[in-house]
Amino acid sequence: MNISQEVSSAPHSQSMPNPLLDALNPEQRQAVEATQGPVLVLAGAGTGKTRVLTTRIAHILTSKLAWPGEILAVTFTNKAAREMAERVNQLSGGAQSLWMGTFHSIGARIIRRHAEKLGLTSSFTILDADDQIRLLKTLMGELHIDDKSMPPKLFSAIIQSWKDQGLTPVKVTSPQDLQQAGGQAIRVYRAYQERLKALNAVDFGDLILHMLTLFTVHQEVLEEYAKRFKYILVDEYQDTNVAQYLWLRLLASYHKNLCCVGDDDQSIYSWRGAEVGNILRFERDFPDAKVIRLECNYRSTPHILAAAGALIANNRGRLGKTLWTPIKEGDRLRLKSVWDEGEEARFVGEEVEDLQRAKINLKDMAILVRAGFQTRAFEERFLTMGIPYRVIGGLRFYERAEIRDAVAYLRIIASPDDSLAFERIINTPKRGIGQATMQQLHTTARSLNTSLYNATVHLLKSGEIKGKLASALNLFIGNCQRWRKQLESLTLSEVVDLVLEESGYRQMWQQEKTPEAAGRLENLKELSRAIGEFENINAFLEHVSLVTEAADANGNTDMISLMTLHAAKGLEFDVIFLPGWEEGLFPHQRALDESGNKGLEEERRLAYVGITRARRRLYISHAANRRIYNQWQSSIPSRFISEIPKDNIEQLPGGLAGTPRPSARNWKDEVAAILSGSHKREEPTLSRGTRIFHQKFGYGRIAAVSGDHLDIEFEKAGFKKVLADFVTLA
DNA sequence: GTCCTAAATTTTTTT
DNA sequence: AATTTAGGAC
Repeated sequence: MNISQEVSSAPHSQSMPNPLLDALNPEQRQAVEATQGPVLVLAGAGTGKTRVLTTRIAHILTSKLAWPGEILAVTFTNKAAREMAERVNQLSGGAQSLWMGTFHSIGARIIRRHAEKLGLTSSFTILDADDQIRLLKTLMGELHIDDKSMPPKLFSAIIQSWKDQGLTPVKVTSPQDLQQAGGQAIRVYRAYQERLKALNAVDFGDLILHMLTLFTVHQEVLEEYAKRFKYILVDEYQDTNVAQYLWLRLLASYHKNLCCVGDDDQSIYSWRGAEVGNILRFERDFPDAKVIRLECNYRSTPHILAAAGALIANNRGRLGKTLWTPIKEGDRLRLKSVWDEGEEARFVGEEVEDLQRAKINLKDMAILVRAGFQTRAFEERFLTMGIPYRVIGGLRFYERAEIRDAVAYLRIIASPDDSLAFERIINTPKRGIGQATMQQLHTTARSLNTSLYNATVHLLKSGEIKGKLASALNLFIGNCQRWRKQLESLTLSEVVDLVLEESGYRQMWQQEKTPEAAGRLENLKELSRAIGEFENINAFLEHVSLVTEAADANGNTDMISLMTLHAAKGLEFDVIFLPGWEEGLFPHQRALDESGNKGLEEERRLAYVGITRARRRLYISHAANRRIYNQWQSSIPSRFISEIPKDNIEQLPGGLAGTPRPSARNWKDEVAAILSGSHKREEPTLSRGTRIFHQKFGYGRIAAVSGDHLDIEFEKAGFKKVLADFVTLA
């Protein structure tokens, strides 16, 4: 069916006023009405992509092209999914029965339905990063791999990237891959996947990978879903990885009504396996695909848009878009040069107060940083000034130790065979179960091919565990059984309170007299409150593993937001502050070191995302000195600043006007040294960027300084850590 | 097995 | 600086 047929069969869409479609510009409307066949919408920042997606869904529903249950809408964050559901509901209602969510939550849903086909049961658990590392560590021990030279994190990263590419262990065949980590990676991967199955667990990557396996091995399952989903919509398409792409292609193979919305200039997740190439591939894999460009930006002022456009023009290999805006006027960008991060925070704080006096709400302002640690200076400043703020994505509620412990108790109650949960809390609080006992439990569990819980029961019955140890374990097992029974008669909140009390967990923190113990007890209280909102324990556990953001507990919504640039994608604010535009931090040194020009271009896209978040006003600042690992380092302004045309930017007075003083390094340390009377003339020349010579490694440049330790990028030998004593100036 | 101290490590971005 | 890990004493 093409558009003209559809229009004639649905006369409302053109001849009569249609409030749904009339609010759109011609390109947006085209994207909404092209319901049949593959469509790629290249939507620049602020061009109304969410609006297109939601209107498209509403349009499909109101034209009765499909029932809600026949539409699949995939997003990248739960937040985006929630927002979309809300807006679809406003437009047409019935959004609750849509298949709408992140790739991962939809994966969990589908895999639970067909768990037995994958060798799992429907109550499988989803591992988080912590569980994953612990499991890998155990496996590495069993495989006799030294975790000093090859940390578990390395294997975690390699396995993750294989999963992102849709590679199960048998599909890892390329010579480079087989040689990863000296050939150990594939061994670990095989063992890891086997153990996951034995534990009835999956990790994040598996949520996609298992779906692929399910669809390719079980044709009838694929058929069921491919036929069901008449319309598939994908948000942030530029950030899909190969596995997700393959999955989408399978799902769309029957109806072929796949609509992907993305912006190659906003691809910022290549480190997570995202392939910008998926956009280019789209036109190749779907030769009849309609490509629609949205280039009219309704969000930002001309100066902001011009700055963003000029910056991103430095990237090669773009599909190319030119954004324009009907907005006529607006301020130029404001550039502030400051001495250090403290001054940067003071400056932002003062501007925020000025803006408040100008009647701009805090909730319309945001500070976007490159790396999480940068928020600290602002938090401290805002606390002293009394400016309410919220850190988005910072320390996550469900990642705190006390919450993870409490959740582990719930996991053991919900499914006793969850050995990872068992291991986490069997000795928390202390019950006298140490390494030796754990070893015994593990051995028994494996020889009986069962879980740690069952192994414990077995050893208690057979009398192989006696005395103090036996009574402690007996008490624990008995408690678990009782708690499980109480799930039937008590509410979830009551069970949580009971478990925390009777296990002695709460008491453990009460006895601890550190200042943070009180906060932890608060968090536990919050947990028992939050769990009350769930139907059953499994629904709650799913929420814990897939939903990363904590709900806004208090009613105060007028707060300034602090977050990383990555977390800001898809959001917009009247006023944006972009601090820390310094070489080494932004673009981040590690991105440059590890991915060279590709890394630089991704950093530039990140800058582009940051700039285009702003509706009306944008501040960029850079500090001449920054403390990293508690070491003062001097830095020069980011190259990205010079890529913004002078006409669009205004240098604010004060600070250093962009010329850092070379001698700035360690000035605070020196002052401290003078005051303490132990000042020695320091070697002033060993700072970042200095060219040096080393007896063994040859010539190189200093990448970072931490005390006597230097990180040096050698011309021949690559990156090495060496002591300052061993290098001389080149 | 547990507790204490020393040493290593951290901070790029996350579903 | 702050937090996690390793090693050793008890």
